[in-house]
Amino acid sequence: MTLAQTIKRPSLHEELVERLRDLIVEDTLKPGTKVPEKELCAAFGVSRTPLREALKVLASEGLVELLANRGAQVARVTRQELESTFPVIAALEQLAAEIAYEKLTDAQIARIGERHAAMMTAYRTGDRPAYFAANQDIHNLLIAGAGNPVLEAHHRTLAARVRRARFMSNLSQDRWDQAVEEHGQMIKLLQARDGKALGLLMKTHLMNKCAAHLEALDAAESTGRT
Amino acid sequence: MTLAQTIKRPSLHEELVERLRDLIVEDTLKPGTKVPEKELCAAFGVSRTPLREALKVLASEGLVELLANRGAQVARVTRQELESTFPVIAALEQLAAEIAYEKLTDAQIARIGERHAAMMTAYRTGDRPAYFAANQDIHNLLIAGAGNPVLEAHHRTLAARVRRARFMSNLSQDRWDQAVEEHGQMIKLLQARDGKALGLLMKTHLMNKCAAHLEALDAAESTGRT
DNA sequence: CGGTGTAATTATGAATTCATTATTGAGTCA
DNA sequence: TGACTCAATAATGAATTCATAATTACACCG
Repeated sequence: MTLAQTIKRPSLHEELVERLRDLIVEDTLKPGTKVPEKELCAAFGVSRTPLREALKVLASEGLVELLANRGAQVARVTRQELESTFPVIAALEQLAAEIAYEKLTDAQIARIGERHAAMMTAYRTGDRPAYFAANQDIHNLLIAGAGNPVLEAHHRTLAARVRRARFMSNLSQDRWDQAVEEHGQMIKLLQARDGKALGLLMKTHLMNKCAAHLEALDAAESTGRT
Repeated sequence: MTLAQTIKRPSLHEELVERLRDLIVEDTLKPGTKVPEKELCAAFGVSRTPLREALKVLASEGLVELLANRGAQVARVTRQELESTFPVIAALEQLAAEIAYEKLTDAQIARIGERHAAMMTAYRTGDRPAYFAANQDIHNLLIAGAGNPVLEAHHRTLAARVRRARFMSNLSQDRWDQAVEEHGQMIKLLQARDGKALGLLMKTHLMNKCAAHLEALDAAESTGRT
């Protein structure tokens, strides 16, 4: 079974789901804007059928909204959405911690430590993109460590929805410091393999991250940005 | 804002997603069987385009599998899938309990009590379909009580995937008794509004349900059923 | 001018068509 | 008889076409 993997040539629509998801998560397609079917078809060199199939899937993931007879638009990042999504992500990461802590190999923990070190470097040099990337890697490695594909899939979907928020909310220094502090704890608990405590930490860490985003969102709104 | 709701006329593909999901969850379309596009098109009186769009969405939900150039087949209910899915559902229901316990109105708790009574009646008379229906209502009411649309959506998707298992696994009397006992506790904790304990109970209840399904699955397999 | 109503244009939702890939089945040969 | 080849058939994936709903442009009226 490990020998012969089924060859996977992704279908057009799967490919498009990936590409479009990236465009949305990376903020190239801006929240609230309409998705121009025709242009995207031209850009990707495909017909409307697979593109529209991809939009249906993205809609089911909550990344786009389908308006009757008016096509698709990129879903906005609303306060309400963040408030609904973060608790669910928190619950999933708590679960992941509780499953993963005893399954992780030393090598996997070391790998997480590596990304943590990279994150700390980015923190000290103020390199936010690098910080976010390393941060995301750490969370994903923990999730992957649980070895639960369903958990992983749902986490990925939810994470994609909120990841876009980082383009709207400019994290305050205090919140950043707090997050880094929590990540330090995380590494300690991971090395101590204290799954219960790690789970609780993940949960509060995520909820703090949520609060930080909401604060930043409020700040952005009060200064006139929509 | 409460006055003018946007009129919602579901598009063909949305309608089809619902209908097909029901057919799969209600075991009309059997796990492992191929989905005959042509016949379904004829049955629903639609063309292949919206039907195929619906299949893409169902695939992203994990209810069908898309085989390259060989269409879609209804996803099988595997041991591995149950083992992966139940912990996630358990985590979501735990979260729901922790959120809902203080938000639920007395009327909502009464409504849950009603369904609990109906479930107990079905239990005593041995009416399994009625039992399952009431049981499902109770869990859904709790989830709805949390008032978190993201939680609700993900729970619905996951619940659909495992609900099909009840057609394969014939619950043992012991397990049934145990589930009923836990549901009794549930009502007590709900009325006491003890969110923390209720959350933990939901989690263990779901994990027990998982164990019961796995047992039944093993029993079914050992007697020759695939 | 500003607002309303209507025609022209455009974009969407769905059906249909086309090309390609699987599947079936008859026929051949060992 | 049974395995294999290859043509015939059917089904899929994607492009195209068609009907309809929404948007825009513009004339008309106040």
